[in-house]
Amino acid sequence: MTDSSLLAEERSSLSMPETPTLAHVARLAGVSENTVSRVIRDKGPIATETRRRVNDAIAQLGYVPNRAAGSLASSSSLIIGVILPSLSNIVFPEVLQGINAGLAGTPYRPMIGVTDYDLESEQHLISSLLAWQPAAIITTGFAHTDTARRMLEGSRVRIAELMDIDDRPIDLAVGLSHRQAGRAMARHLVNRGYSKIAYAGHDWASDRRAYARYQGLREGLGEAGLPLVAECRTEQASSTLEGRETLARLLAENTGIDAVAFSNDDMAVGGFMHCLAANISVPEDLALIGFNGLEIGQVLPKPLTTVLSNRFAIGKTAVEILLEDTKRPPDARIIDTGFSIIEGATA
Amino acid sequence: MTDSSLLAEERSSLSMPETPTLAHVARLAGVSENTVSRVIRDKGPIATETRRRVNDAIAQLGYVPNRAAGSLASSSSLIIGVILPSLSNIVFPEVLQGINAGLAGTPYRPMIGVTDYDLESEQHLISSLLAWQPAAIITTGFAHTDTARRMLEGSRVRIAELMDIDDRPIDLAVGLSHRQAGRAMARHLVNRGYSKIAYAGHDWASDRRAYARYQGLREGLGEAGLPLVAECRTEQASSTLEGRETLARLLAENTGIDAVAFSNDDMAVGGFMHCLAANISVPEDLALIGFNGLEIGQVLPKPLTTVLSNRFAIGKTAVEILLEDTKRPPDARIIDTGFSIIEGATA
DNA sequence: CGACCTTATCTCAGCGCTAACATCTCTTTC
DNA sequence: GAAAGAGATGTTAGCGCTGAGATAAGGTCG
Repeated sequence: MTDSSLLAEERSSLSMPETPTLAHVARLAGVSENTVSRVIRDKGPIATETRRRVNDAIAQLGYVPNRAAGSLASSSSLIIGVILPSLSNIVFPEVLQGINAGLAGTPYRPMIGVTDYDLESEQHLISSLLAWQPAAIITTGFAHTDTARRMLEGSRVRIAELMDIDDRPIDLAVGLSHRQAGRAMARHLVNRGYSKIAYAGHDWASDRRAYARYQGLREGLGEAGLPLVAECRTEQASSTLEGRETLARLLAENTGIDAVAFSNDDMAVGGFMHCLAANISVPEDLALIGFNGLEIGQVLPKPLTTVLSNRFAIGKTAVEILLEDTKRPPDARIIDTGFSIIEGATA
Repeated sequence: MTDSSLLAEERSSLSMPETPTLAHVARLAGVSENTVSRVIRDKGPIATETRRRVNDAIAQLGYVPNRAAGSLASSSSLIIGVILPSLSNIVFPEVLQGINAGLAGTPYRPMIGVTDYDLESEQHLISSLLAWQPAAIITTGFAHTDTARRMLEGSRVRIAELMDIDDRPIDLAVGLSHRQAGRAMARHLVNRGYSKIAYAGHDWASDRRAYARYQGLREGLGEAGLPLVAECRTEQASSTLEGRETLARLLAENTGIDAVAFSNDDMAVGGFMHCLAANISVPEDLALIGFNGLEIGQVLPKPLTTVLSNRFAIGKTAVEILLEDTKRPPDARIIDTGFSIIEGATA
């Protein structure tokens, strides 16, 4: 331990508790820096005894690798870029939870960005995330600006496009068919004997998946020979408040409706609240169906009939597949996490 | 443009579309790398003409700085480490939204970690985030393991401890006094003439702030000469489902209660659902008060009486203050974002 | 027993930036 | 008009790690 080298000297000088580097660990363990690096990353053959000494040295010094240096040297980082359209809708935090769960126990960390459903904003985020040379970028849907698409395709980074599977992904898509989900909603209502079916929705311009479900709904009704008798949409983002008001508006403007399909559970829960306040019996006077299967819907006095989208699984599965292989495979892959009708008491 | 240097040569070889570096930009703009770096970071005096040339070159090449290299060279990164206890409770995504809003327009990006209310887990996250030499670490509350506290204090990184202000922060605390919020809840109920007040709560072991509110509630009642007539807690994390069940249990085990203070809005909304299902008139038979001021509470047929915590502002304010100065100031600062009673119709 | 693996380690040259300092104009000031 | 300063840029030496190749020591085999 009487190593008179500069490093050791500096380290031992109490005045400057320098943060330990690979070099310190290597010196203490009596091996080369590269060997330490290989022990840490578990690469190549290491003698058991060497591994022990290195690990001891790491523990003794409390060494923590400098990720910036590692990223620079390997030109790839342990970052997973995550781009979400929103955080106000609980759905995306749940996807993020899944991503986080998939990342647990790995050295990868999510770096996040929120687009507010804006493609330009997504493009900027992609560019700024690529500056970190992440291992992967996880984003939402298939709609990107041309530039964004070029950046994603051009990078060697793995790409996951979440939530939707109704188009061709760049690398990996994990989600469900919103069109099919919409059709399933229609079939459910039809099977339950409803025939005067209306739609209450939110902003399509930003939420393309909501629009896909709407299309599916119409298709499903069409197949049963039924029309969509009425529809009402808010230009706002979905929320319980908007759901409540949108249903109120729908019912004020139309009569004879026996069921309403909502663009999602937030809207549907809001609708349910309107029914409570307006003394409308659900489902006797009016049936309601939502989409997502949020907890709040299942705690209503009558559990909401809805479609379970597996948000957590979408995030987790995506990460698991992305981490399987750091290299982008020759052809894109699509994972259908499916959906299922939750038979509540509202439709 | 007949530059025969290696860099230009490589770049022009169509076979290998190398990603541009500072060197490429410098060459194209006819200045030194350092000048480009200074233009990008807006450091030191730059001639207008030089700036123009550099920016043109950047645009032409589509140059994006390599953050890893920058971090390594400056031994500090444009990362803000964000450690949240949970993502299932909408409260924390809202804080994250605030953080994100505060970061908008800056080159900083949040890197997140979720502790599940576990301090060991927080410690690991702190260590793994510090490996990125972030500009700041944002975490929750004042409870940390000794090791975690030492790591935070020892780093030169700025630290924000969010949500609570009832203790001494390491560097910056942004939040509200949960004890005072609890007392305010008590005062509100007392002022409205309720005297048989009970408590329905969730897991304290993990959620210390819920416990602080409980203590405040008891203090507040004590000051009015009133007891807490009953209480019931679930060992689970808060949720609408647990709220519903916990209130059911509380009422099954006790009679004569005229008001219930809940540990938060999730629980309170669940409680409201129980009342709806069990035909209990709110607030005539039973008054309810929550905490947080979530949207869902305000969409109930009767808007929930609750305490507004300014989650978004907490996140945003914290970021703004942290970015004001990259160096930790000599003494810690506490920002009270306050709270306010939302006078709903349930208490 | 020399050729040839296999295993375990080391050497060394960067990765793409930034900090610190050096340099070279011009002004300004007395 | 020499000294001093301000403005604008260049030069140089790393930051702490990893990748590729070199090296060395032992085992296998015809």
